[in-house]
Amino acid sequence: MGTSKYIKPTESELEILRILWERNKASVRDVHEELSKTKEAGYTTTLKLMQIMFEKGMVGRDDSVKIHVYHPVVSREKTQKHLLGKMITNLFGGSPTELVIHALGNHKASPEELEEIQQLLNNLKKQ
Amino acid sequence: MGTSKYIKPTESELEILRILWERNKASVRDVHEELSKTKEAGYTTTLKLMQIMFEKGMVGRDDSVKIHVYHPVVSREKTQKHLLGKMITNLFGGSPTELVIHALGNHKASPEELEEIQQLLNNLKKQ
DNA sequence: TTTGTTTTACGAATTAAATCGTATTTTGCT
DNA sequence: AGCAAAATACGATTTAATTCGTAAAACAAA
Repeated sequence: MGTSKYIKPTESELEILRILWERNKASVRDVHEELSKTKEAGYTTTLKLMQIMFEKGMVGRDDSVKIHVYHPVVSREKTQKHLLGKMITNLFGGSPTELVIHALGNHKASPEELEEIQQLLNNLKKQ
Repeated sequence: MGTSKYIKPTESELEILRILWERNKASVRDVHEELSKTKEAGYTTTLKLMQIMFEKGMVGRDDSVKIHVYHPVVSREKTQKHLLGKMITNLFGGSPTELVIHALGNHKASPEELEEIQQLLNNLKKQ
């Protein structure tokens, strides 16, 4: 069996995880303020969501301190891999290449990033 | 306003759309049999899902014939673009490059595919 | 046409996500 | 200590997704 139980974050949970992955730790207020930039929602809604994520084991928290500080438990990498796989299957006919092409085509990358991808490509070609 | 109303397929709907995109048209039975390969679900469940998708305008259908034949209405490209964008934002810290790297790293691509990506990369570099 | 099979229609139940109001607790300040 | 502000807990509601049973309709074959 896998080491961590299998967890499929919902859309809202993913938005919260995004912030936690970025900051490593954050209070409900932190998260809520960040979320509010792009989304309308009450404070207690965010709170409740994070509490549920805690119950699910998706995030951890330190409540020894006054204000609870949350941190991600589910790994960004695993989540990325899982969702990417699903996306490739359902949206890109099973072809990772198609996904890559769309990603590169639709979103502009800087010269540095292009170079980074070139490096990776070179490595893959060698094998 | 956008030409098509904005539509966010659910997980299950995406699985059905995948099949319709692949085949262009299919009956409920066709879809159901394909789904059954990877998933446990009753026939009427698939039927109901497709009926709901029809009501949402996500798929169309020809019911002039005995057995209803469904076809996709929402565009694969638009859906790809939309979900890809969300994924980049929430899972890859806003960096399409990171997504590309993960996609290439985790799923092996054939030499032909690598070449295809190389072509694209060359084009992007020129600009 | 009768009978059995396949398909569609419909309604209902179940499950889960998301939102929020209100109450309680904790904290910070004077 | 006493009060106001901020944070948490909790419960309830709303909304939507999913599932499936059952009935009606369409069809195929004898």
